[in-house]
Amino acid sequence: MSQLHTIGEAAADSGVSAKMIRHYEKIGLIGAAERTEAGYRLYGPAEIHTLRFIRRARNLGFSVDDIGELLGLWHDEKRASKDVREVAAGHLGALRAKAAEILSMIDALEHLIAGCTNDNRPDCPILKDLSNDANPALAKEVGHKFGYQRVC
Amino acid sequence: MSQLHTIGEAAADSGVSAKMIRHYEKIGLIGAAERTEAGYRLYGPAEIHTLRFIRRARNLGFSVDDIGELLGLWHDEKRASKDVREVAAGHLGALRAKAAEILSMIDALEHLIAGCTNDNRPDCPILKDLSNDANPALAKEVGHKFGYQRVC
DNA sequence: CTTGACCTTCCCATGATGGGAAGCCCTATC
DNA sequence: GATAGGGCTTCCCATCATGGGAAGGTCAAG
Repeated sequence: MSQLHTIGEAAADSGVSAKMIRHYEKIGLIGAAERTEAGYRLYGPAEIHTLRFIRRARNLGFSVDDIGELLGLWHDEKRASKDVREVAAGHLGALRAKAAEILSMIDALEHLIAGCTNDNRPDCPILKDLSNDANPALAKEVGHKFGYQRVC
Repeated sequence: MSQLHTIGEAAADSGVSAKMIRHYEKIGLIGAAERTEAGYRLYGPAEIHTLRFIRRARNLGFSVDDIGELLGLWHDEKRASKDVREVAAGHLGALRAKAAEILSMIDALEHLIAGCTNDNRPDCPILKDLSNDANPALAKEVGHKFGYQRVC
């Protein structure tokens, strides 16, 4: 009848689990939901819209803190688009840093694996690299010099 | 005199924090250290070598579980190099998946930011995208169709 | 009226790491 | 010898987003 939904329906409609909806309420990301007399939470279209917003932002990797800011800007008619851009750009920078870190791990690991004989012999350049005191595999504090042993 | 070091020295020598050395001992990644009569942990060259091994593997992004396996293979003279390769390859696959995920977030976010006027007007395509029910920003469950609005 | 599916709250776990408190130990200095 | 400091010990808590599960209340269909 009414457009009010229980938490399970809101979860299915928004893609945010019921568990997380309650969690977002507890940490104050979203306001406390209306309740039935029995204490069941109720969600209207606006709340579900907000939940979808949150899910999309999470899909883009925004932290809950960032999303709180984005929600504030979303509801602020006088917001400046550059304020939103700033949040997004900050997150983009973090994503790029993370990607660079992972890509350099991938690069290092590919080199190590390429040197592996992949057979039953015990000789293994991967372990050699990891145990070699002279060779700081991807050591962050040394910078990336990439002096990989190609033992086998 | 002896080549035994306290946990602080071992930490400085290995690049693993004292906190984490104790943690690794507690979870069984490394054996319990010798102790002085006063209860201070003592580390010899072999232990510090192991700690360096652990740090290098962590720098490559291996999980502590993976490192436990690698340590076992490292100490196993009869290991097959393909066993090591398998652990490394599994981790490499996980890294590649993570990288792909982050890169697709970066891609999506770059598109959104590129559409932003970056001024004081309230119109903002980033928020529009996040709030648009018809546009599942980077929605994992829909696959990546990338139908970004270029509103401003 | 029972059954099963839903809801509630509360606690615990993840993984790797750090912060901090309370208290013991050791060494150097006065 | 007493004291100051820095390092060591253990223990608990926090992060961050998420889920599992228990114990118990609610509701609709049979």
